[in-house]
Amino acid sequence: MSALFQGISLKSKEHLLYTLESHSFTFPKNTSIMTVIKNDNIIGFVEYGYMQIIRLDANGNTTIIEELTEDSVFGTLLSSLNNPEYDVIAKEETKIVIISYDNLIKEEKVSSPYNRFIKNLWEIATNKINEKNERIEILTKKTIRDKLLEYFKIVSLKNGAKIIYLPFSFTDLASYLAVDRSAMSRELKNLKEEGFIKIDNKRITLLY
Amino acid sequence: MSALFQGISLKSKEHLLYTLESHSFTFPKNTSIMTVIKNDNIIGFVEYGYMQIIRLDANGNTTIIEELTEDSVFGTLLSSLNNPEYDVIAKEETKIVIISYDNLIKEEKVSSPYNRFIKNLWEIATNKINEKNERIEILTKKTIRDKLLEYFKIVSLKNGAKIIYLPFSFTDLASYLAVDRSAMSRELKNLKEEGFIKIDNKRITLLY
DNA sequence: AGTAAGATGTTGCAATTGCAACAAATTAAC
DNA sequence: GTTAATTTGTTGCAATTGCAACATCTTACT
Repeated sequence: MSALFQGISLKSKEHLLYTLESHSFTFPKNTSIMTVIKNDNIIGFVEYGYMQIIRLDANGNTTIIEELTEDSVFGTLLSSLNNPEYDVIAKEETKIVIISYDNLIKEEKVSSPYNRFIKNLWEIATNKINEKNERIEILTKKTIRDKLLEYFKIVSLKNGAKIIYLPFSFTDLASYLAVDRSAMSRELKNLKEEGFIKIDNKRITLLY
Repeated sequence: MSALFQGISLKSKEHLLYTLESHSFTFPKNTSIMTVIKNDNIIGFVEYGYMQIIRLDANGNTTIIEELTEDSVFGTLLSSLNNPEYDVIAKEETKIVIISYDNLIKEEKVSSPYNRFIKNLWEIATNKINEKNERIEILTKKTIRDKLLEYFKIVSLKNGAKIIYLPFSFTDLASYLAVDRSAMSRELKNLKEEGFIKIDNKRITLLY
């Protein structure tokens, strides 16, 4: 039994999936399931089969981000599936069930303060996961330069602007990127000299 | 208003905090709040003030893991506060409210399948956060050796054994640690030659 | 205002790492 | 069972990084 349905009877499960307007899909081996989950906030689980969340980088290399087996739970918020570099591939015939997030949190279902509270907790948790995913995305870059650029990219995308205001000191940034402060300082200097960025105090302007 | 109480009236909030048997505590500047949250699964939020979650490493260096300001939500599951290296310090006078996790998920409150489902989602999300925290803990180590040792430590603690069975290939391990595979291979050889580990196929024995 | 504490900039140097390239071993596919 | 594909082991070398040490600048505290 999936962790998703712990303590829920089979009958209740079926009724729940019905009221939440879930849909199930079966995918043949080596097909992408993105067609079904794109542009939609969803929670899904694997009824049977095996899938991989992979990242396709610019060089054409694929990295396995996550493996999903029977009863695995996945979703836009849980796995950063809104990242355009990611794809989800059924590596063998796989049946999944999808629940739209909007259906899950419809107001009539979360009318009691307790429900609402738990729903809020869920959202706080998924936000945390996103933060962690972002940091992991940065930390897995090989060089200090690439870590900096990834950090700039994420913050810039979030704010929709090429100007970034550092929310903490450069010392803290080095700690966040898990690199030596002086080495980071050196690399920032290189980026400045090569014309990629401009720094005034805590305001960083991206020139690319 | 905290994200925790979005869509909940002040009156309902107070009633909720009462039924969940919440407790509030006020800490003076520069005191640790661990006395209140140790050995207990909790969810808390900051009513006013400012706290830091810090890590004290063996060398006595402190790293800021997270900053908590007014309305910030924290907790054992959200922030890995069960890690003995972590401490939470009120950097100014801070008032917090603590809810015991056990009270939150008491069976009578999650009796409906829908509630139970959302509660399950919450647990899945917090498990993910733990996984991500573990990986971040590994990725922030400076050298390949330290990354390997941290990985071994985490897996070994989880299984309560000095013998680790790699759940994937060494190629995948290098990818998980975000290091070059050949460089990792070199470091594993060093660890073997220095008598720290023994490797037979995918079984790694820790000799320390 | 004056002092202490902390943040930032800089640099030489040694250690670690990524990269490339290849052989050997293992696993998967037909 | 043979062949192809993938994984693993190895090594030289160049590039990147951490470390240490110090000067300068900024901020916080009284």
